[in-house]
This record gives sequence, structure tokens and C-alpha cells, in this order.
Amino acid sequence: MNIGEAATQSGLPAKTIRYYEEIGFIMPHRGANGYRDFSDKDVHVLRFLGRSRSLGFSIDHCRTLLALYQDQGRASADVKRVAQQNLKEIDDKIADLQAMRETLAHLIRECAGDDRPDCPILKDLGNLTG
Amino acid sequence: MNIGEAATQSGLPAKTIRYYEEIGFIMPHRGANGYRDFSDKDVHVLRFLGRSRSLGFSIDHCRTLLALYQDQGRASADVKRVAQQNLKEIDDKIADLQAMRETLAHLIRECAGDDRPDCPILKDLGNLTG
DNA sequence: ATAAGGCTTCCAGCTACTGGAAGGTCAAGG
DNA sequence: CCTTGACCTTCCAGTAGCTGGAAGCCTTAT
Repeated sequence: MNIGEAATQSGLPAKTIRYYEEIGFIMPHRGANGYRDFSDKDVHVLRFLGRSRSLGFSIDHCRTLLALYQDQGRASADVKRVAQQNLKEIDDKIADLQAMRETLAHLIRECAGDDRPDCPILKDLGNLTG
Repeated sequence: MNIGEAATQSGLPAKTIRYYEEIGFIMPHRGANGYRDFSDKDVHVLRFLGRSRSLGFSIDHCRTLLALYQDQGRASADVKRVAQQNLKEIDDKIADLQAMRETLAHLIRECAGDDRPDCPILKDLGNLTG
């Protein structure tokens, strides 16, 4: 099938599919006209990648996961390790964002939000007290 | 003062300071030798930027905030609006990450993590059921 | 004189795509 | 047969916000 059909079936944009080929995730055949010709297996890999990415796995993690996926003899422990590492990275990001969020929300609550110039948000950013 | 001292006082790497000059946040004077010569005001702006960035404001938001900061007649409502928009973006990111986190944590809990090949994580990624 | 450290510019690269230009290909309609 | 439009191709550039490194000048100390 052509890239448009592969895009529809995998849920990924054609641009992304070309990119995934470029970085070696898939190697679709080429027709006489130079068009890519995707197999069902290619599409399956693309869907695997789409799902992995949507769960926050990096491209590097995806590479590992895909190798494990295609290795019938893998140990689930290896997969779990990658997933746990990703979970930790996600948790770290969430913690960072939560900390930002609290500080920012506090400043917003303090700010009158009217047409006067006095503003605790700017006061904090300007770090006038420290 | 030289860029090294400005870096120390602002808490930003020299590379970042040069970048901030490049994108127009500061315009330090230059000495006869071509070295940048930072004023206390420059450093103050750099600290403002560092604090803003650490609260998750984008460079574009920083531009707006800095303009408001330097405008003595601004309305605090304008500042609050930018902050609220940033808060919303942060909240959206947190929500995305939370959703990922839940799904991933669930899959990890299901996975035995031993040396057998059977793995619910890969099963989900491979999307065998749908 | 020389060595170390700081400063300069410029170019490249990071993540994971995304947009767009220039041009080849294919199927349908007149 | 020709055209139109949708599709495909490659390649280059850009996104956010820096970061690393090379090549080379300046300063200070020995």
C-alpha cells in the first residue's frame, strides 16, 4: 500500500512515517515508480510506535522496545525495566510541573488583576526581595 | 562586568546569556576589546528571565512579561492574563502526563517482570486486541 | 616567553517532528 | 491526447531553547 493508506491505517502522518523510515524503524519496499510500498507488518510496527510514543516513550526507548517486541525470547523483566524508567521520567516531569504550578497559582491568587500597576507576579519575577 | 561574572550573578550559563542577547533580551555594552560589559540592570533582567523560565514561561511569554515589567503604567490584569495562560498550559501538560502515567503504571503492575517472554506491556503496544 | 583561563564568533546538534518548494506519477474526465 | 487534481518523491529549513565544540584573540601571572 502507498504511504497515504499506511498513514490512515497507522494513525500517523505521512511525514512522520517518512521520518521513521529515515531513522531506521521501518524499511518499506519501493515500487518501480519509487513509491514506498508498505506491508501489513510495516503498518503494525508503525502502530506499535504510535502507541509507544503516546505513552511517552522516547524514540530511543521505542528502539529498545521494538527490538524486545520482535525478540520472541525476551524476558518480560527487560521490558518492565524500560517501562519503569519511562515512568520515572514522567513522574519527574510531573513533579517539576506541579512545583511550578503551585508557585504560579499562588502568585496568580495574590494578583488583583485590575488596572493598577502593582503586581505580585512581577514583584516575584523581579526578585525584589532577594 | 564580564560575562563570567554576569553568569555567576544571574545564575545563568554564559552560553544562555549570549543566546538571550542574540534574541534581543539584553544589549550589553562592549568594551574596546570586544568583550561584553554587563550592567547591574542587565543582570537584573537576566535574573528576571531565569525566574520566569523556571516558572515555565515560554520565551515569548517572557518577552511580554519583561515589557510589562518595564512599563510602570501596566495593569496587573495584563500580567495576570499571561500568567493564567501559562498556568493553563502547565495544567494541560500535567494532565497529559498523568494520563500517560496511569496507563503505563497499570501495564507495569500487570507485568511479571521475570525471565519469561510473556509481557502485557508489549501486548498493549502491539495492540493485538484492537 | 609562555601557559592558563576567559573571552569572541560561528557552526552544528539536540528531540521529534513539521512545513513547504520543486517536481514526478497516476486515475478520471473531456 | 490532454489536462486536472490528488498523490507521491526528495531536500531544505524551521520549531524551542539552548548546548557543545572549534578556532582564535585577550588578559594575567609567572
